[in-house]
Amino acid sequence: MKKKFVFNGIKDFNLAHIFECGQCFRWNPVEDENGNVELDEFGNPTGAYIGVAGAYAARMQFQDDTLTIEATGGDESFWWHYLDLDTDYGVIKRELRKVIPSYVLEERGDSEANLSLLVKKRGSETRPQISIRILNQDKFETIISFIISQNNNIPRIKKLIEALCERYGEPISGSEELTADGRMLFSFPTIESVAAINPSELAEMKFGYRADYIPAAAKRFMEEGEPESYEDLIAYLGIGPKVANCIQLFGLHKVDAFPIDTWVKHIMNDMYGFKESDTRGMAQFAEERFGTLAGYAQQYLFFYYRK
DNA sequence: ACCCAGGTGGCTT
DNA sequence: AAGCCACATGGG
Repeated sequence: MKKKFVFNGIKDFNLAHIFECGQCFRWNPVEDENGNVELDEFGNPTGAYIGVAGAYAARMQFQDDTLTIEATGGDESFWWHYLDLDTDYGVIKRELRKVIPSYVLEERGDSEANLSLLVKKRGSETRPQISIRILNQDKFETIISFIISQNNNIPRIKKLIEALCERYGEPISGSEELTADGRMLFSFPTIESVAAINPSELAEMKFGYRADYIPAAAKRFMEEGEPESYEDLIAYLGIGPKVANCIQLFGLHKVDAFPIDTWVKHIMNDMYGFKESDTRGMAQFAEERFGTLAGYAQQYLFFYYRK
């Protein structure tokens, strides 16, 4: 039942960076018996992560350029693609270093988190590079997840998504062997099962005013077929410019998409002096300055500023 | 009590 | 096109 994959010689890879840059909501560091997680000097979990991608659960560990995956399913190419291991992020970072300050691409500690970018003077010390990767996630899961994300915070988004999966998804057989406490993990519910949900159930589950949007989005996805373009996405109730860009970047792997959320507004104000209401100006700036790499740039900036 | 979180829809200028 | 504001919920 349980499969094991080992990938050697993996560069530009860090589980904490990948799973905690806001692109996904179902991966968490594995806790010890006391519920603690070991952190490195920069405040990032150093050990294994456990979570779900599509219908498969997995536990991953990365050490000395070797990635080890224990999974309930999928094959080598599934996980390779999910983690975007075909892409050379060294090249991307080399290009981005020309257009964003180099310290954004470097590790830093939590104690530095809330300093203004304008007053920050990093000096010439060298630090490990941030090693984000843009995952190749399921489109439907990404749509529903980012509809839930609106005007919400990441811990609560994660809770709501887990509740949705536990109630409407399927238990993943073998996942109980991966969790520390024998707990089952659940697949993300299918399009059909989300379409069949009564919004009042979601309201009872504290989804708030998003409750109506979720089954409606699944129905639309079924009836109209998979959305491809920005215009397709923004036509959904509950999907505006920001969520549409997140879905393009994280669910369709359109890596020039540049989602502008509250954090990016803070960054663009702090770093480049944009008014926080001037999302149009920010988008144009990102397109001109970051071009085809705008999505990567956004992720590095988001990770840098939010940490 | 108030403000914020990976915002959007709808209504008014 | 741009500017308001309500929208559920929970944490600080």
